[in-house]
Amino acid sequence: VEADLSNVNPTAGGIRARLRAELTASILQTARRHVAEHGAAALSLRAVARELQMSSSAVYRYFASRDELLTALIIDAYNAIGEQVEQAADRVAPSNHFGQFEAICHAVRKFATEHPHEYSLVYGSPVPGYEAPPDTVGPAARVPVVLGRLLGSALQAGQLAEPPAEASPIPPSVLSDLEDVRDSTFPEVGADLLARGVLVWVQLFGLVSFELYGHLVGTIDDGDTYFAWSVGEMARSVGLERGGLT
Amino acid sequence: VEADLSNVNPTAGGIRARLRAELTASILQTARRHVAEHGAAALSLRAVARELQMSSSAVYRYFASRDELLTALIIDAYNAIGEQVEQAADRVAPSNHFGQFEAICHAVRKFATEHPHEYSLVYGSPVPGYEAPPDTVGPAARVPVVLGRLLGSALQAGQLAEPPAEASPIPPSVLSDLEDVRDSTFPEVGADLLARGVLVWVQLFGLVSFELYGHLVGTIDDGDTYFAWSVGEMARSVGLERGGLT
DNA sequence: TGTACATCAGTGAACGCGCGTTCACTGATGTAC
DNA sequence: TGTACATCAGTGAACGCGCGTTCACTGATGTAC
Repeated sequence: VEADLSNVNPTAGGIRARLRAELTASILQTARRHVAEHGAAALSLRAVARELQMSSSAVYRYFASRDELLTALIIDAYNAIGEQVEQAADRVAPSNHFGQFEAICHAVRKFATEHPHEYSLVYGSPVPGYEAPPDTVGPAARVPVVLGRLLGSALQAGQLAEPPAEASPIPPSVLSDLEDVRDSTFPEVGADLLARGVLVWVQLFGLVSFELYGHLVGTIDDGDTYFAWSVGEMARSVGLERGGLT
Repeated sequence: VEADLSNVNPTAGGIRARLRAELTASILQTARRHVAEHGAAALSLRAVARELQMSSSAVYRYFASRDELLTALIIDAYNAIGEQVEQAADRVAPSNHFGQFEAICHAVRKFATEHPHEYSLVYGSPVPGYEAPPDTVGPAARVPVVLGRLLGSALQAGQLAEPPAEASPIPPSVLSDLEDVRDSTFPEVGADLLARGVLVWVQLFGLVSFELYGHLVGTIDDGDTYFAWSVGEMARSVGLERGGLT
């Protein structure tokens, strides 16, 4: 029986690789906590190393630089918020499109209030001197993808109201940009719907950020209620009605 | 004639006071440029002092701390953006409410693209450890005040469409929050209109920030056109129509 | 199965840097009589 | 008008701190024959 141990998990490449993966995870976890507590600007390789009782130079065996560690945390944060949003949407019946939309919006706001620094890491002003590498785009897209798919599914179910007659037509260059997005990711929706969807997506994060950063202090005290009402208005602006179309 | 010089500008309190005011302005101006070039997080008292060829300790005769200097810059930035917006609105005929709204929105976006760090200083994620003092609220309110007054003037001119019948009623607690704002600042509008106005205000800054921080890269390439179209939709959502009501 | 070698993890010291803030001080400018 | 004193601006040194990154190194773990 013992002889088999050498063969356990051969893809992992032995205990060295396993230890390496574990320490990498520990570093990430500690760094994540530091960001959560003090913000991304205050993230220090040395502080993380100190807490893990290793020398600061040892961290360089795992991350080539502070920026690389930051990138990993950014991807992490995008995935965390994406996961919350996906799970929130999944908890609502697929036929209840309005309810799914509400769940998505509230999940974003909940994440932001519970993890303000991680939210800021990805939706706040960029860390000076830091350039986001392309590996972040996939995780970053999770929330808008959920929103887009929701629109597609509501559309196919005939649960999406037409835009009002007074709505301005979408300019051709915008339509052409969005047709590319449609073709690659949302085959079932029209580019004109996407234009309105982007506006709602932006509005959602705009509202969450504005509230989080204190710009509504003195204007709206009951943020919960205002947000809930806003979500209804946002839904309406893309054609989703509470209780569905009749 | 020369004897009169001692009496020039007596309110200024003599040349000492004048020199003091000048140096204070120089420090602010240099600090502002540093923020514009490297961002608020990188603002350093020592660097500012170095550039002005004075010792770092001398700066403390003018600003009690780095935070106090930052606060002055924040107030500055709010005033700069407020002034741009007010002037842009003033350049449009008062009767052209839709045009004024457009001018306001484009002025905000223009400021953000031309002064990204100063925009971030006030609308980005807060500098860690910094708490905004109450002197910032006045300057910060300039843009929303312009928007609110515009709504009031459009309303009085009968140029504001009613909200659509499907719009959700505004919850009482939100109405009560906004009635306070109305009473203090916008006597001519209703709290329900303000609720919609806040949403547009948030949407405007949300869109500008999202674009500035790169979240629309890969989705919307023609940002100018998308923004212009969005402005029209935002206007419509508060009841403003291009060319006015007929 | 044992041995020689290569790879890897981790250390500790160092480099070079910059920061905010304080403090005792020198000289110059203003003020009161 | 002149003098004594108070106020103020500015200096330079110092305190105490932390940072990212590099480098030569030791020892342990893996690998090939």
